[in-house]
Amino acid sequence: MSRPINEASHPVVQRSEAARPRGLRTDYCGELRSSDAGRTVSVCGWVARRREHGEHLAFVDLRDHTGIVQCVVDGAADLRSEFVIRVTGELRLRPADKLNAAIPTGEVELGADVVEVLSASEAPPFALDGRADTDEQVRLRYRYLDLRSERMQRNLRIRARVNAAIRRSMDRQGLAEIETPLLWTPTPEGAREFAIPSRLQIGSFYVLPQSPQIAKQLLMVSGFDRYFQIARCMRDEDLRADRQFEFTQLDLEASFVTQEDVWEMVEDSVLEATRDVTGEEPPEVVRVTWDEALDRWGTDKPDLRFGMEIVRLEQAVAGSEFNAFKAPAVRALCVQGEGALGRGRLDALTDRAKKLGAAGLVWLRVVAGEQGTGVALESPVAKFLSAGEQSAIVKATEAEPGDLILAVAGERQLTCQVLGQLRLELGQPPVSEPPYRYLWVTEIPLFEGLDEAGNPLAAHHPFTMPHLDDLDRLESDPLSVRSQSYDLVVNGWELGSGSIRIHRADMQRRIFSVLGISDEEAESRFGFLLGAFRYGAPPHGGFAYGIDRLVAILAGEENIREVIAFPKTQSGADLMASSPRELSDRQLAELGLRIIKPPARGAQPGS
RNA sequence: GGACCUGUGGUGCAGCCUGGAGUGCACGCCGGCCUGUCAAGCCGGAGGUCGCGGGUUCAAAUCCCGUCAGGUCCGCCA
Repeated sequence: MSRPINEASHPVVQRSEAARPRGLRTDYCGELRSSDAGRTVSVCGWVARRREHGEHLAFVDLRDHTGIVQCVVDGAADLRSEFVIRVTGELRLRPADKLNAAIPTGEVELGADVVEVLSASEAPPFALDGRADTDEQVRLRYRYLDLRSERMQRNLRIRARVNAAIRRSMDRQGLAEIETPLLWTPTPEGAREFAIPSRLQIGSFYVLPQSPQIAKQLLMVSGFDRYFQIARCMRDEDLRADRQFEFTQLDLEASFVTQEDVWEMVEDSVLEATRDVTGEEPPEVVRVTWDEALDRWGTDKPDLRFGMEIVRLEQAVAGSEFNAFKAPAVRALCVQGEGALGRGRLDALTDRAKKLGAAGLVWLRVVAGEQGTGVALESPVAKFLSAGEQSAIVKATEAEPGDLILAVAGERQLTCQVLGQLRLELGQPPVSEPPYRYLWVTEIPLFEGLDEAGNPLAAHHPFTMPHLDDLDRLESDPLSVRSQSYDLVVNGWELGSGSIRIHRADMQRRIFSVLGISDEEAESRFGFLLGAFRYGAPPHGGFAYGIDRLVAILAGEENIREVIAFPKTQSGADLMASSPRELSDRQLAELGLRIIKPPARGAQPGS
C-alpha cells in the first residue's frame, strides 16, 4: 500500500495566485466544493468513467491532476474513456440524498451546458483506475498512460515536493547549487561507468559520472564553501528494485566543517522533505557506530521501526558444555509470541540460517515452568544446557513464556548478520508503515577486506579521512582503523553516504601507500584532483543521498521505478522508447565505431 | 555469470500438479434498453499464435528441453 500524500497541510499542487487555473478552464476538477455552488465554471480533463441512463442523462467522472468531479451530461454525448473534454456549466449542490462521501467533490456536481471534445481516445490498453495490478511490462510500454494514474501522479508530485523541500533547505543553509559535467572523465575506482564516444576526437570517450565526487571536491578547492546539486548519476551495474542505471542524488559538500556539521545539514533537508510530504515530525535522528549497529541489528542499515534486537549470550553460556556454543560469538533473537511455531517452520528457519552462512540455528521455546513459577526452555539442545545457563539465556533475552529464542554461534560478524537477516524476515514492517526512523551509522571501517594482492580495499573511497584516534594503526592493523565516514539510513534502506575528505598531501600519500597505490599510479588515476590539492585545499567533507530511494520510502513504494517517470527494466531496456537500440552504419562511421557482435548463444567459440 | 517466480482474448485471474475439443470467472470493448448513478444496472455480441521453438505422446495451455520477455534476489553496486 502506498501512503497518501499530505493533502491536509498542502494541496496536491502548490497554490499561489500565479498557479490559479487559466486558459480553457476556471477551476480544477478535484478542488470544487459546495462553497463554489452557483458559479458557472469550465473544467478540462479526461473521462474517467461514465454511467449512462438512457437518451437524456449520463454521469461523467471528469479527472484532472487534482481529482475527479461528476458532470451531468446529455446521454447522447459520445464520451468514452480517456476522451479529453471541456465541460462548462453551473456547479450545483447535489440532492441531499445523492452525496458521495467517497470523493472530496462529492457534495457538488457540474450541470453540463456545453461539452467540447478536445481530443478523442482509443480504448486504453489497461484501466487507469488502479483496481487491478496491471503487469509492469504493459505499464512500462504505455508509460504515458500509466503516469496518468492517481498513484503515479501522486508519486511524481511527492518527488517534486521532495526536490523543492531539499532546495529550500539547501538555500536556507547557504549552499550554492552548481552543475557539473555529464560528459566527463572516469571517477577513481567504484562502479562500472558508461562511455560516450567522441565525434570530434575519434577513438576517445567521455565517461558519464557515477557521482560528482571529484567535481565537488574541486569546487571546495575553488572556494565555494558550500555546494549542492540535485545530480543525475549513472552506473553501469545490474539493476535492482532500489537501483537504476540513472539515478538522482542530493550531492553536497562543505568546507571547514566537521562530521557533525555535515550531519546537521543533511538532516535538515531530509526532515524538511519528510515533514512536507507526510505532515508529521519524524522521530529524532539517532547516531550509532558501525560496530554497535552490527551488534544490535546485524546490519549496517538497521530498521529501527521494530525491536527484536540481537542479544549477546557469550556470558550466559560461558563455560557451557554445549559444543555449538564454544564460539567467539553467541548471539540470539527473542521472537515474541512465536513460541508455538511448528517444527516445519523451525526447520525452515534453520535451513535459512544455514543458507545465510551460519553453522546452524538453535531454537528454544520459552514455556511456563512447573507449578507455574519461572520459565523453562523446550529445545532439542536443552539437555546440553545447565539450568543456570538456561535461566541466564532467558534473562539475557528478556524472554517470556510463549516466546521463541533463536541463537546462532560463530564468528561475530557473520553471526550478527545472519540474525540480522532473520530479524528482518520475521519482523520487518512494510515499507509504507511509518514512522520514518532516520539514523546515522558512524565510524565505519576505513577498509573492507583485502584485494588479491593483499592490500586493503577502501570501504568508501581513497580520499576518506581516517578516524584520528586510529592513525597509529594505519600501517600496523589497517582493518581495525575507523574512518570519518558515515551512512544515512531510514527504515532499513541505505539512503546515502559521505565522509570528511583528506585535504593534505602527506595524509593522502600515507593512504595511497597502505592501499598499495604508487605515486605514478595515483598521478595517472587521480592526477587533476591531486594537482588541485597542491594549491590550497580547505578541510572539507560532504554527503550524497539517493533521492529516488527517499521518495520511494516517503511514497510508501517498495520499488524506485514507481517514483521515476521513465524507468528501465532489469535488462536495462526502456520498453516504451525501445532503448537501447542499434545505431545506423552512418552514425557509427561518424563516431569511428564498428560493432563486434558477441557469438550467438550455443555457437562454438571462434566459429 | 547464477538461483527462484511469472507469461492463457485488451486487463486481472482460474485451468497446469493428475495430458483428452480454447473450457471458466471478473473487468474492459461493441450494440441495445434504461432520467439519479457514482465499481450504475439489465440484455446481447465480438475478441485467443495458451510468449516463442523443439521434444515426448494417439493426443500438450498442461509433461520434458531450449529460448525470449518481465520480476525478486546473489554476484556486482568504492
